[in-house]
Amino acid sequence: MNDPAPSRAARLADVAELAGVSAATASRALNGSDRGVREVNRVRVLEAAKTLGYTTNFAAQAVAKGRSRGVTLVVKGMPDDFANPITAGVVAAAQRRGLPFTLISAGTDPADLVEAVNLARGHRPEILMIAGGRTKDDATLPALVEALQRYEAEGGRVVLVTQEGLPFDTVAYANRQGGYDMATALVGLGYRHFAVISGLKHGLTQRDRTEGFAAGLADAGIELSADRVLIGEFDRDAAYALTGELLRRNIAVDAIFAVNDAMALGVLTFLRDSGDPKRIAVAGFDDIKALRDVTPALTTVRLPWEQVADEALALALGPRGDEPRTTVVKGHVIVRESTPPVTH
Amino acid sequence: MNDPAPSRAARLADVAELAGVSAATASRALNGSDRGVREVNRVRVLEAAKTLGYTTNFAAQAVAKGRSRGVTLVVKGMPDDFANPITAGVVAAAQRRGLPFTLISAGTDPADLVEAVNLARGHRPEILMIAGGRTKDDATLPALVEALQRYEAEGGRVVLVTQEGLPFDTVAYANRQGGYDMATALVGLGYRHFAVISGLKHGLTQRDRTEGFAAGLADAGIELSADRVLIGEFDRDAAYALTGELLRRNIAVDAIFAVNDAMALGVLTFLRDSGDPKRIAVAGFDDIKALRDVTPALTTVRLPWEQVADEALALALGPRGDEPRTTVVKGHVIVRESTPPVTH
DNA sequence: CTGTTAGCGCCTTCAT
DNA sequence: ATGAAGGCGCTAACAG
Repeated sequence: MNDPAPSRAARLADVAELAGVSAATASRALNGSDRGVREVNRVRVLEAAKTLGYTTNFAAQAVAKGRSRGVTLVVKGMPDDFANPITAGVVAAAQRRGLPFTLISAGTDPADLVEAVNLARGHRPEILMIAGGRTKDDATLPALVEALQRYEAEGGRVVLVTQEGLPFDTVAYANRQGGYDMATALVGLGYRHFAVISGLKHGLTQRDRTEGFAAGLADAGIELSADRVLIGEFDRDAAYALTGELLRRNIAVDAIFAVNDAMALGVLTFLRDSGDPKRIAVAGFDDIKALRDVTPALTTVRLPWEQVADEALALALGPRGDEPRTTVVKGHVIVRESTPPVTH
Repeated sequence: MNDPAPSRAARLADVAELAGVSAATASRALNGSDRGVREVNRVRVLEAAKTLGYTTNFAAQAVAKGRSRGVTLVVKGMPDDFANPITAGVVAAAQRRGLPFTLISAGTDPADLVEAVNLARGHRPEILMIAGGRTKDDATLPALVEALQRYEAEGGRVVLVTQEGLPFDTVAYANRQGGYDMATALVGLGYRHFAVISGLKHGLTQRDRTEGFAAGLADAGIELSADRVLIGEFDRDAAYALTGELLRRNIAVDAIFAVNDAMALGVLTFLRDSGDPKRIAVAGFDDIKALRDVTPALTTVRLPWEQVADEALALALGPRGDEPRTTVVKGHVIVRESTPPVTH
C-alpha cells in the first residue's frame, strides 16, 4: 500500500513512453493549443497520463513558456471576515473563467506591499492584481510603481482595484459620489447633525468618501466641522473605540456615517453596548454580506462586488491599451432600518 | 517613461554578469542557504539585483529544486465571509513563518475537490493542505486518497484539516464533544425542548456535532426525536429557510442548536424577521468573528482557529511520522445572551 | 570561496 | 501529424 521508495512524480516523458509517442506529441495532446494530434494518440496519451497519475508540472511549464497561467492577487493585510469582498469576487470570477488563482497577502505596512508585489512577480503570472486603497504621501509608492512597470515591461498585465491614480489599468469605486449620495439621502430622511467615523488620515478611499459626504452636506446647507470627523484605523475595533470618544465629546449628533461597513458595525455595536442603540442613526459603505444578520439592518452604499472583479479581469484579459484605463464602478445608497425617517 | 521594447525580466545570469561573478555565486548570494560567499561579492550581487530589479523566478527555482516553497491550501467552495476562519488562520500562520501561501478553491462538488488537488499537485508545493469537512459515502474518495498518496510518495507533505479518518496527518475538531458540551450547557440553563438545524446528510462534521448534541441530551434524560432535526445545505440561507419549516411544524421548541455559526445567524435572523426573536434560544458552533456584532450575542462552541492553523503547519513542517497522526483540537462552550437562563 | 558543467520538466521551432 | 533538438532560468555536483 505504501511505496517504500520515495518515487518521483510522473513526467511528461514517462507518459509519452507509456503511450508510445514522443514527448512533443504527449505535450500537444495534454496541453498544446493545436489540434495536431491523431485521435488514436490523443486517447493513448490521456490514458497513459491517467494510469500514471500524471499532473502537469506547472513550474516547468512556466519556465518553458516564460509565464504562468492565472491571476495572482495581492491584498493588503489579511482577507478577514469583513474586509475583503474583493477577494471573494476575484476568486469567483477567476474560477468562472478557469483561471488558476493565487493569493498573496501583504502585511499592513506600505513597504510590505512592495515586497509582496515582488514576490508575486517571481511567479510570473499573466495577471497581477492589487487590491486595497492607496495612501497619500506614501514614500514607497515610487518603488511600487517601478516594480509594476517592470512587470508590465516584461509582458505581464497589471490591474489595480481601488488604487486610483496610478499609471495602470484600474477599477475604482465612485467613493466621492457614494459619500455625496449618502449625505443627500440622510438629509432627505430628516437628519441634521452628523458625525463621520473615518480611517487613517492618508487613506484615499476614506478621504474621498468623507469629502463626498461633506460636500453632500454642504450642498444641503449643513457644515461638517472638523471636530465631527473622527479618525483612526480603518477597521471595526477602531470604529468601536472612536464612537466612545465621539459620545464623550458631547456634541449633538443624530446620525453617524462610517466610511465602511466594518466600521459601521463597530459603531453599531458600541451604541448597543452603551445602552440606547436607536438614539443615533448609523450608515456604512460597501454592503458586505455580514450586514444581513445585524440589527438594526444597516443603511449603506452598495458596491457591486461581482462586477468589480469581473471588470478587473476583463481589463486584464482584453487587449493592452495605449493608455492606462480606469473603470469606475458606482455604488448606490440602500436605506435600511438603521436610519429611520425623522419627523421634525 | 515607457519602454517601447517589451524587455525581458532580469535573470540570474544578468545579475551575475553585472556583479562580475558567476551565476552560481549569484545564486548562492541570493537564495542559497550556505554562507559560502565572500562579503564583497554578496554585496555586489545584491546591488546588481537591485539595480536590475531582479526577482527570483520561482518557477525556474521550483523546476531546479523539484519542489516549490510554501503552502498550498485547497478549500471547498469559496472562502466567503462566514465559512472560512480556517483560511484566514492559515494565511496568518504561513505569513508568520515566512512561507509563501497559495489558495486554490474547489467547486462544491466532491469531484471538484479531486480536480483541485491535482491542480495543486501541479505546483509541487512542499505542503498541501486541504480544508473542509469530509462527506460520507463519497464515491470520489478513493481518487482523492490516491492523488494525495501519490503526492506524498513524491516527497510532498499533506495535512488535512477536518477531513478526519483518512490516512494522512490531520487536524480535527472535537465535533462530537462540542455538541455534547453544548447540550449539557443548554440543559443546565434550563432548556428542555430542542431542535437541531443541521447540514447535508452526508457531512461528517455536522453529523458528529448533531450526534454529540443528541448524546448530551440523552444523558440528561431528554430524547431528540427525528422530527426535531432539520437538514439542508450547510449554510446560512438554508438555515434561514429551515427555521421557517420548523416553526410551521408547530412543535414545542425552546432552543435551537445550529451546527455552525453561519447557520445560527440564519436562524436568528429568521426568528427576528418573523416577529419575536427572544421566544426561542439559539446556539451555534465555531465562534466566527461576525458574531460580535449580532444581537442577541450568540452562544456557541468556540474553536481556536489560530491554533488549528498552527498545529496543521507544525505537523507538516515537523518530521514525517511513520503513521498518520491526528491532532484533535477541542472547543469550549461560550454562553452569551442568545441563551439566557430559564426559570421553570 | 568560486566557476564549470549538467541537468530539472516542459515547450517550441524545425525537419520529416 | 510526429519526432529531434535546443532552450527557458535556476540549482547542484564537482572541480579547482
